[in-house]
Amino acid sequence: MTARRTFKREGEEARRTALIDATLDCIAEGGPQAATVRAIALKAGVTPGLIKHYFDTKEDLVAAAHETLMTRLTEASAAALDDLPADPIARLTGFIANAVTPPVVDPRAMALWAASMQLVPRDAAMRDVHEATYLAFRDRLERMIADALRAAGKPYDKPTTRALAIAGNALLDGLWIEASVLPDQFAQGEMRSIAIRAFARLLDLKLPE
Amino acid sequence: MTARRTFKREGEEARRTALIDATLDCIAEGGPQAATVRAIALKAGVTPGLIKHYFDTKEDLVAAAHETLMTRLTEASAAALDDLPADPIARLTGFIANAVTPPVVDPRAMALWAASMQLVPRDAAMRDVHEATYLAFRDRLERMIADALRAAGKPYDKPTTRALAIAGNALLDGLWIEASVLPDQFAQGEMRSIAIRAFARLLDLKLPE
DNA sequence: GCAGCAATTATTCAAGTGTATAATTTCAGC
DNA sequence: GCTGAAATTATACACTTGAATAATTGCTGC
Repeated sequence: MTARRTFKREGEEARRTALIDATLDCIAEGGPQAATVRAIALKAGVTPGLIKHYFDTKEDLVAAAHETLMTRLTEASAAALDDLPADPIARLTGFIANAVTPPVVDPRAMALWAASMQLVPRDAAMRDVHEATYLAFRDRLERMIADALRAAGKPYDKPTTRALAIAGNALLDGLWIEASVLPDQFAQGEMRSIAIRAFARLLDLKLPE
Repeated sequence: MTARRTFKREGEEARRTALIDATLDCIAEGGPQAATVRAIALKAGVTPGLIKHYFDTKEDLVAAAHETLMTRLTEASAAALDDLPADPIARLTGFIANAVTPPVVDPRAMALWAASMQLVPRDAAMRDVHEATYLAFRDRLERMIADALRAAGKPYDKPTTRALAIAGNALLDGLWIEASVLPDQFAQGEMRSIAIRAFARLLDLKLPE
C-alpha cells in the first residue's frame, strides 16, 4: 500500500561523490542557504537520511564539498598543462590564454569560488586549503616565468621572479573573475589578447598572440 | 509585571541604516545564513518585527545591504583620491599603494565582497550594481593611467589605455584579494612594492617607491 | 497635559531546518 | 534459495526560520 521507494546499492565512494556533487550544484544555483539536506538528497537521487550515513553532519559534507571543489580547480589547471607545448615561451602563453578563456572562465565556477572565499577569513581549515592551492598555482606560474625568461636570455633572480609570479597570479585571478562575471563587457578573444599583452609588458618579453 | 521593553523612536533613516549595518555585520561574521531576522534585529538593538516595518521582506533588506556595501566601497576609494597629490605620476602611485594596503585591504570587506560576487551570476540586479561599480572604478583608473602616460611624454592611444586599465584593475583586484585573505604570506610593505613595480613594468613608466 | 498617530514591541503561526531513530530492502556469501 | 549484515528509506522531533497580526508605547501638535 505505502509502496516504499525502490533503490540500488551504490558503492560508498560513488555515493559520497554524488552527495558532494549535489552539494556543489545546490550552492552554485542558490548559494549556501539553498544547500539544505533535502535539496542535496533530492539532487543526488537519494533520501536525506543517507547523508547522515555517510557524513556525520551536514557541516562535514559542506566542508568536503569545498575541499573537493578546490582540488578539482587545481587539477583542471594541471591537466591543461599536459596539452601545452614544450617550448617555455609558447607554454607560458598557452597557460595564460587558458586561464582567461572558457571553460576555465565560467560563471558557475566563479560563484562556487566566491562561496569558498567567503569562508576563508573565518574558517581555519578553509584557509589552509586556500593557502595550499594558491601557493601550488603560484609556484607553477613562477617556474614557467623563470623558464621563459631563461629561454629568452633575460636576466632573472629569485626575488624578482617571486614578485612577478605574485603579480601575474593576481592579474590572472582578476581577469578570470571579470570575464566570468561580466562576459558581455569583453569582445571575443579580447581577454586573451589583454592578458598576453599585459604579461609581455610585465616580463618584458615578446609573447606570440 | 511583564515589563515591556522600553524604546526610543529614531528617525526612519537612522533605523534603516542601522538595520543595513547589522545585516552586513552578520554576513561578515557568519555568512548569509547567519543573517537571520532575529540576529539582525539583535545586533541593531531592535525587535525582529521592526524589520517588517521598514522592509517589506528580508530579501529586500539583504538587497539594500549589498547595494549599500558596493556604494560604500566605491565612495571609500573616491574619498581617498582627494588626499592624493596632483602630480599624475605620484597620484597614480598613491592610488595603487592605497588599493593593496590596509585599511582597503581588510578580511571583513573581502568576505562581504565575496558574498556579493556569489550573487552576481544569478541575480540581475546585483549584476547591474557590480557592472556599474566595476566600470566606475576602471574608468577612473584609465583616466589616471592616461594622465600619467601623458605627463611622462609617452605615446598612448585609446584602445591601449583601455587594455591597460582592464589589466591594471584585475591586478589590483587580485592583489587585494590575496593580501586580505593571506596576510601572513607577504612581508610588511611587500604588497605595495610588488604592485608599484608591476604597474611600472605594465605602463613602462618609472614610478617612485 | 492630552489626543491621536505612527513607531515599536510582543505574540503567534506555518513552513522548513538538521538530526536521530526505527523500519525496510538490497545483496553478498554460503 | 536463505540468512544476515549493511545500505537505504521512512518517520518523528525539536528547533529555527520569515512573516503576519495584535498590543503597547513614545512623541508631536495642540
